[in-house]
Amino acid sequence: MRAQQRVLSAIERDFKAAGLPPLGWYDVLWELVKAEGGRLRPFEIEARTLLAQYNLSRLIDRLEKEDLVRREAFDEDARGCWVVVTEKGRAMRERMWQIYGPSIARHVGAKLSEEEASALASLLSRLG
Amino acid sequence: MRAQQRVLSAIERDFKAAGLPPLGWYDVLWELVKAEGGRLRPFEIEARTLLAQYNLSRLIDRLEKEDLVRREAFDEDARGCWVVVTEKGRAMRERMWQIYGPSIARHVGAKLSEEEASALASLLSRLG
DNA sequence: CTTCGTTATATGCAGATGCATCTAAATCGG
DNA sequence: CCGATTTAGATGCATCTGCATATAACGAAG
Repeated sequence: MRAQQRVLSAIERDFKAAGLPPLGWYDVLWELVKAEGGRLRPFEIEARTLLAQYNLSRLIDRLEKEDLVRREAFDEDARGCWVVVTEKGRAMRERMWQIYGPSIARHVGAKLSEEEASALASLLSRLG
Repeated sequence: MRAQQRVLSAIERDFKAAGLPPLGWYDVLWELVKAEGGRLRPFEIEARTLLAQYNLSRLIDRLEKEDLVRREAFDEDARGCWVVVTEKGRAMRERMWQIYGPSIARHVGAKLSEEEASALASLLSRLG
C-alpha cells in the first residue's frame, strides 16, 4: 500500500509539475481513444476504470468543460449517451503520455529489472 | 494500480459494513499505540504514514472529536504538541484490527501462497 | 396499456482533500 | 540582543468524493 501510494503520488507530482490535469483524466481519455470510434457509454468507462458512477459522471462534466470529450445522444436508448473524445482530447492524452510514460519508467522501471517487473505484474494480477 | 485500488476498496467496504471509521484512522492509531508512551508529535506521524501535513492536522481533529486521541502541550517547544492515544483509541484500534486482519487475509492472503506474498512484498519494497 | 421493478445517468449535500497561506515559536547570523 | 529564516502546526477556500436519492426511460407482467 505504501509503495503504491508513494509511486502514485510521485507520478501525480510529475503531472502537476508539467501543468497537466490529474491522472484520473488519463484513464478515461485512454479508454476512449482505444475504443472503436473514440466513443463509449459512461457505464462502459465505469467498468473499465473502476471509477464510481457518480464520480465518473462528474469527471465527464469536467472533461467536457475543457472540450476534451463531448456527450452525444444515444439513439437506441434515450436514457444513455455517448462520450466521445474530441481532437483536443486525443492531443491531451498524448501530451499526458509524454509525461506519464517516462514517469512510470523513472519511478517503477528504473527500480526493477524486466523479470522483476513482470513477476510483480503477475503477482498483482492474482489479486484481481 | 488497479489491483491495489481493488484490494483497498474491498477492505474499505468491509470496514464500512462493520460500521467502522475509514482505514486512514487505523494507521494513525496504530503508530500511536506502537510508540513509546502512546504518544507522537504530529510531524512524526506524518513521516510514518505519508499523510500530508494539513491532512493529518485535520484527521487529528476528527480523532480528537471522537475521543480517540488527545492533544497535549509539548513543553520543550511551544509550537508543537503531543498526540496521545486514549483508552478509547486503543480499544478502537483493536476493534478495527479484528476486521482489518481477516479482511487482508481474505483479499490478499487467500489469493497468494506464503512465498508469493513475500516475493510480492520484497518487490514492492524495492519501489520505495 | 398500466403498473412495477430495473437500468442509465445526474445531483444535492456533507465530509475529505489539496493548495496556499497564516501564526507563532525556534534558530541562526551577525 | 535584533532581524531574517526556518519549523510546527492550523486554516480559508476551492475542488473532489461518497452517499443517498432523483429523474427518466426501458422491460416485463398482468
